[in-house]
Amino acid sequence: MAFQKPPGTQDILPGTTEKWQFVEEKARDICRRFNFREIRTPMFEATELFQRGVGETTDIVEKEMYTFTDRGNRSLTLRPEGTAGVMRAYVENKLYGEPDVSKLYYVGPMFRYERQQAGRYRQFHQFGIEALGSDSPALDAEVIALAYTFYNEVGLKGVRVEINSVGTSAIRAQFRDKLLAFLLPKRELLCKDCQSRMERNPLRVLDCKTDQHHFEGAPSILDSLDEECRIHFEQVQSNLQAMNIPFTINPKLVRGLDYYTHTAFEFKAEGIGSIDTIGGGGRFNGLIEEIGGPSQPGVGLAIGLERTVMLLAGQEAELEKRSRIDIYLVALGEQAEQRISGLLYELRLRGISAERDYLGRKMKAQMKSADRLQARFTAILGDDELDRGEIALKNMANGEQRTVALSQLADELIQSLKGDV
RNA sequence: GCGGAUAUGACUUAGUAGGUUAAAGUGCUAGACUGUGACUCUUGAAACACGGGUUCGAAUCCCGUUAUUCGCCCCA
Repeated sequence: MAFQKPPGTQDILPGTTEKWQFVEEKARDICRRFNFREIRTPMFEATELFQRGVGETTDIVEKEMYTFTDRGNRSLTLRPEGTAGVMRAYVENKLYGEPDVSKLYYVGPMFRYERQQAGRYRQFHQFGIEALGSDSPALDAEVIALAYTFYNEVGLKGVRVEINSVGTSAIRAQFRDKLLAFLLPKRELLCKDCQSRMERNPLRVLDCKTDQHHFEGAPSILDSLDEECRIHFEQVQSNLQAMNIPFTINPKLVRGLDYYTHTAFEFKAEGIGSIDTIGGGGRFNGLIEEIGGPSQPGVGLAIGLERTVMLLAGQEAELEKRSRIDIYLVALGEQAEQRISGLLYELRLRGISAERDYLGRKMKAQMKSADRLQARFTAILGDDELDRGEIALKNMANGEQRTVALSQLADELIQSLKGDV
């Protein structure tokens, strides 16, 4: 009986890893330009950190965590999201003591025990950023701009930006009461899901897909904002406009984690089954205090990398370039094979991607291999060439072949690679 | 947690009242071309997810398991 990977996990194989590398390199490059610096935190943390940070009543904490007890009897949990761990590190390492705003990013796997479907896995990867220590709306906008740039440069088409303000927790509580007052008389009319949502998270009811007409005249959170919240939200918008980032306001946008305040936003795109959110985030001004740190504001977001990779298109040329090799060395006979080892190493030291045959195959099979690897050149070494101290260098694209001195192979190849695009 | 669908060589599929040796394309192997990949022709290897049941006979029908997939909930 062969082993199988656990449900909801995946093997990312050569051919697909190139896409991942492309996406991750883009993420890092954009973070460099925006001056976000990488932070790496543990893959698991104390369970309580997520209970406090993500929120006791969220689905994530209630039914989706991979929680286990270690040999020291500690309750630990595989991180279901990245923010809580980063906040913990920020507090534990006293990064708030530094003079500047902490602008951090991370890339890595997250774990949630959910049923798999298109674009949803139990182990999935997020690219996330957090800007801590300032409540400037310019930073909210910058975080949105960074994600927008990322999607753009990675080549995704039709990504929509939706923003909302969810106010402070006091305003949300007030709004919840107002909303419930509106909903309760209609309770029997609402779908089953909405009825249960009314108890769990009334703000989500407005997002219902089946019975939208019941919600005409429903109160909007935007009308419940106080002066401070409204100004913040307006400034986020004007900052986005200053950067020419297109966005729409969606007053029904609510996010699944408890910690958001003020700005909440999502990035949406079509093409992954019934899922349309490919990234999201918001401001979380109470979170750091909640997990035992100083009162410091923050804003951040997380981008689903599986979903990004799934939507990648139009990057074939770039990706193909990554998987090609420069040269394949064909050796005929034992003597030639030994000579090839030295040559191969020399080429590799000089920055050339080079490969050879390890299965003792005939020339024809070696040539096929070179073709499969999309080698730009092959070099053929047989008895004749060996005797003369030469090697045949062949351009695989046009079939041209010439003989060069063994000692000159690397130089000749580097010259040829320059001319050959 | 709930519901639907699916499972045939490495890959994509055919297999339609249960009935010989399970078919094809791609890929792989070897050859035509004894030192040259791609195109063409030929050769060979390679599969009914697993376990039960019905039947003279099961890839095909039934049940279970596992996995995959899609949707709900929720989320990236």
